[in-house]
Amino acid sequence: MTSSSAPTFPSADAVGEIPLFAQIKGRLREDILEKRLPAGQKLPSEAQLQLAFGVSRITIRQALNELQSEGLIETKNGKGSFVTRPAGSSRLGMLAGFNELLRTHGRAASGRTFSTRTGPAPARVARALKLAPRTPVTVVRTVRMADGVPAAFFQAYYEPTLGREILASRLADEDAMNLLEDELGFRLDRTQISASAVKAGWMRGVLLKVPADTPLLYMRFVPHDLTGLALFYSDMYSLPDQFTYRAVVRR
Amino acid sequence: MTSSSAPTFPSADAVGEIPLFAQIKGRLREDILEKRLPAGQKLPSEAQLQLAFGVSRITIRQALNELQSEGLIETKNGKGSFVTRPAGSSRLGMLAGFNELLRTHGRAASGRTFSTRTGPAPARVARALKLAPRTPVTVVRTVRMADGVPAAFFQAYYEPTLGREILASRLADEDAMNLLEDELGFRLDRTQISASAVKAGWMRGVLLKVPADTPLLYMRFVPHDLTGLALFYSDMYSLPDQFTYRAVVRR
DNA sequence: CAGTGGTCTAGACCACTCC
DNA sequence: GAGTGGTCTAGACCACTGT
Repeated sequence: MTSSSAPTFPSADAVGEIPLFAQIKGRLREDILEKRLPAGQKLPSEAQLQLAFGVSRITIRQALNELQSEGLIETKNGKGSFVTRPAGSSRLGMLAGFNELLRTHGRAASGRTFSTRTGPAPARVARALKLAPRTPVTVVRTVRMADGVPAAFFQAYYEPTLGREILASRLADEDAMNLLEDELGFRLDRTQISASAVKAGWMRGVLLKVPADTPLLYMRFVPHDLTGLALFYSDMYSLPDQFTYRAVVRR
Repeated sequence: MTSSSAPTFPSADAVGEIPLFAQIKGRLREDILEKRLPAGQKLPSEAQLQLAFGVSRITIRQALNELQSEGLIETKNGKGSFVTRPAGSSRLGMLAGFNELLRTHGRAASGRTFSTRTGPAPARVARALKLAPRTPVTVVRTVRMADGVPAAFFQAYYEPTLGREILASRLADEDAMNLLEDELGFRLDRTQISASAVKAGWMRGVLLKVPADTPLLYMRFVPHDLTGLALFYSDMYSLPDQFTYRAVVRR
């Protein structure tokens, strides 16, 4: 390097320990997650970023590489780097919503939300969403149908503000996860799932129009943001002859 | 380059299309998957690889980086790069086996294999394992217990040679997935799952010692290798009060 | 053509690990 | 100390995309 003293001085100070590429990555990452760089937006070219940050191209590329492998950006030879568009419905098989799955099987999906209220979060919900106990949450109960026949009963817990936004969208006919991505701009990353089986019982039997001893697939979904934020908590009770859950679990 | 014994000099070579780092990555990858480089083995240092392949360090590092992000190797500062050990039981929560899950909940897991036979693969099994219809497969039926109480019934389909190896191990008391990784050296990558619910019915009711109308969680598991090979096909019927499936689904 | 990312080189200094 | 990977620089040529 030129002189023994200063190979580094992008903003001169405050840096200390963190590698340059990690700082750059962090800044771009923030810009994307805070939507200062909206989805589809072209990033500055590598040459421009070099100048802006005062580092070499390799350093820029290392930052961009990691953002790419995190799925935040995609780069196209000869064109540039772009903020990833929230996949829409192309993520099928990995993390598919209920309606989405039904529709890909050629069945008409619809839904009816029949109860909405806000109250203190049950302990298990607060724990999963990392909320303080008894934080208010909005509970939304929905029956979803396939070809007009009841197929599943959902009970979802949202942080109240988020709940209002979700309800203002077309929740009845869309998957909450799709709404969060497409309408509200969240970036889904991973979903905790758990699966079990229960008898329908009286209440769910009435809702789904089946005998009380019908076996139901019970699943719990807790989708998380790229930032690690838990977005909501959802209980699902579905009729096994109407719906089968499929996914791919990676190590 | 295939025929050449020594690392051929890169310039003016026959390859032309494939980037150097990809070739190097491919060779190392093969060496690992074919177990010429066994698990835990230290790779040559970056300096040695530079000499061996006649390329710059950055090129070596790009190859190693990608292998690392594929989970084939791990690198430790000051020590070197090492072929990843097939995680043993540290992958919990992502792709956990049945016994593994029970034991982490402090419960004694055991099993009893009560039927083994070889015959033509059912259509759905052949399809999932990408075998020709009616290819012979070995069917192994096992009841698994938690603290001595029946908890689940498994019906697994293996390619016959693999089935023999599995049965020769301690299948009764271990998860098939763990045996495949730890004893047989496969590298698990992802598992297709599907989940539904069924009534126990007469046969499964007897096996699990529950009434015929008990709801059971039905799951299908098809684990895949890093090479994309489907390793086996497993049906699971579990008692919901004994076992809950948990996993994380990434997009 | 100019602009972009993709690949590659030949150096350099540092932090870490082991002896 | 010697050996290792982690980070970084300042160039270079190529393939691709647009005009």
